[in-house]
Order: sequence, then C-alpha cells, then structure tokens
Amino acid sequence: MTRARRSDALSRERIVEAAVELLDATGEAGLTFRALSERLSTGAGAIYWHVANKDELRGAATDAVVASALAGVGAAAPREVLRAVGLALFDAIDEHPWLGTQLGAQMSRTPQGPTTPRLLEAIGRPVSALGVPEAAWFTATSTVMYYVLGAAGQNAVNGRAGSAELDRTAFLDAAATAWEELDADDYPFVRRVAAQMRDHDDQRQFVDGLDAVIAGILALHPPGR
Amino acid sequence: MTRARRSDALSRERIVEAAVELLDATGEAGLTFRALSERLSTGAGAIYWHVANKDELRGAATDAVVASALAGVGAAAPREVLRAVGLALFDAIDEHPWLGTQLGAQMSRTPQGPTTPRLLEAIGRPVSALGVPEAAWFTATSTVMYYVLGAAGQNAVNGRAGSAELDRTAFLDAAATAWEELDADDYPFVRRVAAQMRDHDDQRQFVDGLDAVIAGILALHPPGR
DNA sequence: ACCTGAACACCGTTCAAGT
DNA sequence: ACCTGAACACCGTTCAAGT
Repeated sequence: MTRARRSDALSRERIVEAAVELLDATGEAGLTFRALSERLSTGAGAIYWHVANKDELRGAATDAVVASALAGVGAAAPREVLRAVGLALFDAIDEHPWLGTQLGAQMSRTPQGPTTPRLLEAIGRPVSALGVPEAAWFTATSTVMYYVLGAAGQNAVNGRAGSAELDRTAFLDAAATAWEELDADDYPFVRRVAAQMRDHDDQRQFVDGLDAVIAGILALHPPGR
Repeated sequence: MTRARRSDALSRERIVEAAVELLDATGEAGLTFRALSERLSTGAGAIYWHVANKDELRGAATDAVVASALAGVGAAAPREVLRAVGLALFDAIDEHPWLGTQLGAQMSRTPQGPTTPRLLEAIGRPVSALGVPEAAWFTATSTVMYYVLGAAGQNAVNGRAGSAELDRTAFLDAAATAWEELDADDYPFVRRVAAQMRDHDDQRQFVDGLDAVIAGILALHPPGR
C-alpha cells in the first residue's frame, strides 16, 4: 500500500520496459526523459548511464516489442509462417500504436541495429523455404518486407483511449467522407473507392495483399526443379 | 549585392517553399520555426498566421514535393504508369531524403489531408486500368501503395552532403559487414544474404518488387472478360 | 560504478502590441 | 489583416558533485 518507489537498481532492461509502457500510455510525444525518470523514481541524467540518447532509447523500445512479437511465431509451412509474421506485427501495432510509424524509420536509420536483421531473418527464412532461387532471396525478401512495413505504418491507429473500435469507425468514416467530397475531375478513383475504404477490414486486407505479394514473387522467381 | 531581405509579403506558399529548402539543407531536425523565420526575414510568430502548427507545416511540405513529383507522370500503359509513379517518388526521395520517413507517417496520421488521396489516385487509376475487378480496387491499390511506401521509407538515405554515392556505398558496406558478423545459429539467412545486399541496386530492386506485386494482384484478382 | 539534479542551449506556441 | 518579438512552458543533454 506504499507509494511506488525504487526497489531494484536501474538497468537498461528496466529502462526500456518503462519506455514501452510510457509510449503505450502517452504516445510518441509522451516519451520524455523527465517523465521516464519520474516513472523510474530516478534523476533525468541517470538514464544516460545506460542509454546513449533518445534515438537509441526509441530504437531499443521498438526492438523489444518486435522481438517479443516475433517470438510467438512457430514453425509451419512457409506461407503460414509469412502470414503469422505479418499478423504478429499487425497485432503488435494494435497494442503499441507508436510502433507503426517507428518501425520503418528505425530500420532505415540504423540497419546495423538489431531490428532490421531480426525482421529480415523472420521473413527471409520462409521466403527461401518457398523455393525462390537463392539469387533472388534478397530482392524477394525485401519486397515482402517493404509491403509489411508499408502496411504497418499505414495501419497505426492514433490513440487507444476509450473504445478503439469506435474511434476507428469514426476515423475511417471521416476520411471516407472527405474523399467523397473531392473534385470529381481530379479524383474520380478515390471518390469511387471511398465506400470500400469505409467498410474495409484492416486485417483481411493485409492478408489479401500479403498473399498477392507472395504469389507475385513466385510468378517472377519460380522455384527451380 | 545587398543583404537578403524581405521583398514579398509572407504567404503560405512562400513558407512551404522555404520549409522544403530548409529540410533539404538541414534535414528533419533542422526544420525550426526560428530557422525558418530567419530564412524568411520575419518573426517566429508570423508563420502562425499562415500555418496552424509544425505538423501542418511538415504535412504541407511533404504534399508539395509529392504533388510536384507526380505532376511529371504522363499517360501510358497501366504497367508503365505504375512504374513511373513509383520511380517518381523514388527520385523525389533521392532529392529530399526527409520525404522517405515523412511520407508514411504523414499519410497514416492525416488520411483526410491532401497527400493520401493524391497518391491513391495516382496508383489507383492504373491499377483499375489493369482490369482488376472493381470490388478489388481498394484492396489492390492499397497493396501497391503499402509496397511503395515501405520501399520509400527504407530507401531514404541519411545525408546528402558530399558524395551521396560514396556515402551510400560505405553505408551499405557497414550494414553488410555487421550482418555477416551475426550469430550463425540465429541469423543464417541474413548472413547468407549480406553480400547480395551490399551489391544491390536500389532502383532495380524497387522495380523488380513492384512488378512482382502487380503480377500477384493480377493473379489473385484476374480481370473479368 | 552508478546516480543526482541543477544548468545550458535549445524548442513550439502564444499573445500583447504594433502597423 | 498581417506582422513583431518577448515570454512561457517545455525539451534533450551535460556534468560537477555525491555515494
């Protein structure tokens, strides 16, 4: 019943864990050395003993979530594994909305960091198991990865306070309505497709697209016999 | 021979133009109301008369660059148009590296804004012209868009000072070397593919992947006769 | 070795006051 | 209507000083 107070020593692991919680609770802009040090009952500067700077902290938080999401993916047929990897990331973004915009930026900024190889390995193994010729492994895997990252970034919902489901409906409806009011000459396609977007199911659309990407890769890089 | 000084009145257009220049010259972190107002020889607060806040300013800069990139895409066979749209964005990111990470974030944050419909229209028209059944238009177009956005985010090179070509080579080499030194049991795929990544051609890989995505969409959503 | 917390050099944004 | 620039409430990061 006492007030929360320091029980363990500080460690990189505890800091990253707290950063994830803070990001979940307050979003991208809420991750602050001051807020984080308060949550850890320590001084702002103490964090710098374990983490070089804010970029590294964000990167570590991103990687921790990705690692834990991918850990749940089991062995199966290549196509199933690819779907499972994609959906694991999809679910992770649902739980940690900040991940969507963070993931792509993180990976392009520091491909030497842990997250890029982690995701590349998770996608590349099933892609190679599909029978794609080795010369095309990197290209084929990158194609899937680009698709997954693009979808991830796009499906990051803004907040999670209250009913996420209602928020999402209102959000999509507002966008669809705006689309329907666009100029008829400049935006015929968008106007025509606005209703489809209002009613679409994120997850189903994601899996459909992923299946298409896989089919296309196999068509362009057919397994040798 | 006089010092640069205010010649025209401020306008949203001039502000956005200056923001793009500032982003090009100093990167994401360099876009500051103080730096921007200095460049425009005005007070920091003056900008707020024309622009609501920094998010809107970033969004306007992103949209201006995307609009100008897409303006150069001419009419042609659907497949060519899709390649041209993709490459136009690719080139724009080459000239404005900050665009890579900005584009995806921007579109997911404000799909009511101008950039999402702009890109959706540019990709959706050729996709529908490909003969994809109307019921699949939104899904198919989103698939291409996700791929393009993911690739865009990933291919944003960090700086452009000095020789971008040399920077790129060193950047890829560093990443490839790091990949080759990963644990052999945990990262067999990444290690095996590191050399392919060191030598890959961004643009060629992007077009290859785009062709695969298109092929896959046509396989899953074949044109009705 | 690890932590404290004040201090520094910045930010975005607001707003009374000017023209 | 549009602009000025000081002021406010923040930031990330550093670093002498403590234990």
